[in-house]
Amino acid sequence: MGIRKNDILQGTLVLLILKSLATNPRLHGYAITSHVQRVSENLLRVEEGSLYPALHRMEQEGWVRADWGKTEKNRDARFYSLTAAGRKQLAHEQESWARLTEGVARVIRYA
Amino acid sequence: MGIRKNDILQGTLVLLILKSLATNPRLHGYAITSHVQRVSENLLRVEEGSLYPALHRMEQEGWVRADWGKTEKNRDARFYSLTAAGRKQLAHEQESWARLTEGVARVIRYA
DNA sequence: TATGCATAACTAGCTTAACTAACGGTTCGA
DNA sequence: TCGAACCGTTAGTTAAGCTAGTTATGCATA
Repeated sequence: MGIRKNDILQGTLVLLILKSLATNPRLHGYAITSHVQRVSENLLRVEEGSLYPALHRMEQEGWVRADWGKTEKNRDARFYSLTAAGRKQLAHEQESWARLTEGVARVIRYA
Repeated sequence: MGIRKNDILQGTLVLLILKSLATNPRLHGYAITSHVQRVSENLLRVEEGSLYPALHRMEQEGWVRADWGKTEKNRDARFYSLTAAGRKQLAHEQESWARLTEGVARVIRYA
């Protein structure tokens, strides 16, 4: 119930992925996980069982594009990049996120 | 997908209710709705179909206590108040919320 | 040579919160 | 007396994220 520790709130995951790809074009899934974890300084952790389904959904939606390639460790990996639609979506999600957090902040601040 | 407009993110609702009851002891459901909407300055809107089930769950969890009474408009209404467990839960949820938003903020800020 | 670890991707099945879209009843003012 | 605001309830749906696996390969090292 409520906010569970180590739970990424519904909706947040997509935002994090889009933003990661806006910052680093062409990341593979595994790299997205570590990027989010590193940049958030361990506050956030993306589970693989959440990540890959999300990436597939986002590809369906046309927000990301995928192609196979080699990592610098010489492994096969699917690299994702943002599409124009993805960039637009990122803007929307960022705005929604700002509105939500501002709303919650007001309720919390209100003495 | 992602953050839908007018969706209260999963987990946020409980936090909002707990906080509303911490600020205003003894609110009825309808009043919680209007309180959140007013205090958030219309950024947030709590749907009744979400609110009442949430209140029932929270009562089951022992976070709130309910009793029937009369409103100042002379209507029957179920008044909710925080329990000790509810206050403790509020502290947890507020901390989780802070951790999540800080994590997301770092990912977003990261250039 | 084998053995193990880190890397990389994927999925079935479950849980659960929040929503939609109703419905029922009451009080009060126009 | 009629409608609007007030107050509560619920069945059924959706969908996102999690758990707990599986598969596979490159590389280091014992």
